[in-house]
Amino acid sequence: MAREKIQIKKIDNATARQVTFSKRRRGIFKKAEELSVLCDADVALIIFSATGKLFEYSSSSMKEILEKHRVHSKNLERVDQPSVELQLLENNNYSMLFKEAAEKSHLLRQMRGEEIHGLSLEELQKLERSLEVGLGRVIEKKGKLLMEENERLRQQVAEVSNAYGEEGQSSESVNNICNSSNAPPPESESSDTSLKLGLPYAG
Amino acid sequence: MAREKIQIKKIDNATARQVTFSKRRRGIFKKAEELSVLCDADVALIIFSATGKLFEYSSSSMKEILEKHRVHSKNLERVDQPSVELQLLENNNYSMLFKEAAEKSHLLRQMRGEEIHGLSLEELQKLERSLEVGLGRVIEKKGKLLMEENERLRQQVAEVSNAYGEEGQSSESVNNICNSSNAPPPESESSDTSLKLGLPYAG
DNA sequence: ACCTATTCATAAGC
DNA sequence: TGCTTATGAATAGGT
Repeated sequence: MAREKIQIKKIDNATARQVTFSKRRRGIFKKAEELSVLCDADVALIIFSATGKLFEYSSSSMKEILEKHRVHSKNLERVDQPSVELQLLENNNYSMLFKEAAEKSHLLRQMRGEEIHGLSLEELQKLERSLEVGLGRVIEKKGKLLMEENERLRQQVAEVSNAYGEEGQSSESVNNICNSSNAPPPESESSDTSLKLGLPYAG
Repeated sequence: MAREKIQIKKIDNATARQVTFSKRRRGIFKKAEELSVLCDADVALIIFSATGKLFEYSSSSMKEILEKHRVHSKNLERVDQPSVELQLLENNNYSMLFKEAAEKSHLLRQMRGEEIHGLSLEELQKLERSLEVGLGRVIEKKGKLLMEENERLRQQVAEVSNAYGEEGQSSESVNNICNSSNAPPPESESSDTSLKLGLPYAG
């Protein structure tokens, strides 16, 4: 627009391009500002240079304008990839999360045998197998825990015995007793605890 | 910029303001386009008129530019004010719902025996009992279902038998047979199905 | 960064 | 809205 008319195509000379970028950038920012003031408009202008540097102008809060833009464009075209945060917060995800929570509640109740009315035989079979597996693992874990506790107690007994001398009883005999018989631990509350130690529930 | 110089302040006359908005809007869009082409820049321009109407220009994909902008600006300043909607969702319902879903997932995995590492003996005991109860109910339900199915099958056999005449066999004998023996239904898949009919799992 | 000839954008009017 | 046109603004190329 001066001295010579130029073609609107990428400027070859990198230096000239950079100069023009600076000049025109200031120009368009000024235009943006003027438009917003003169016409009471909300304007956001985002410019990335070829080198990736960011320049931005916004007549008010950039964030607000972009949010307003997001809401607007959502009505027109489906928002494709609304950024991680926004994705989480979008209506879709909210209702999906709601459904997910409801579904999990349902599954939990089913595993407690509470909402199994409409289930088919096959579904019941699956549920049963799932419960058996879970129960087996829990029993196995409990068994391990009790065994460890048992081991700890045995060592304690041995230490105590040693501390008080080897008069009436050796630490070896304590070990023997514990290995050959069921020795319910002190904190056992349920009466049937010792009956299912470590067996992965064979049905 | 023509005929007369104007002050950069909001144009009072609404009509004149609208006219200027249209003209300058086209002007700045053209400038944006030229800048992007001449200098190989990525430009996004978002304009909301005073009446709330949206006009936008982007040299490439608006979505991509805004995403790039989001990434850039997040590095500089903390995302401050997550907009009214987002705030509502975040603070109250959304995070609570999220926690709820997470908790239920955890419980579900525990019932599958998958996340029972940190559990105490007492907690394991409760879990085990819960699983036993659930398993018992499921087995009971399965038993009922099979009984009903069997009943239906028996009636079907009786009907078929009646349809083909009472030559060699009476419908009564069919009933007797089914009541006295285990008759696995056709769709039974698991081999141990009939072993646990209706017993609420006595451990 | 400044200069300035030139092109461009646009205010006002229709 | 679109067209016209006088005028102020923006800017290409040079320094």
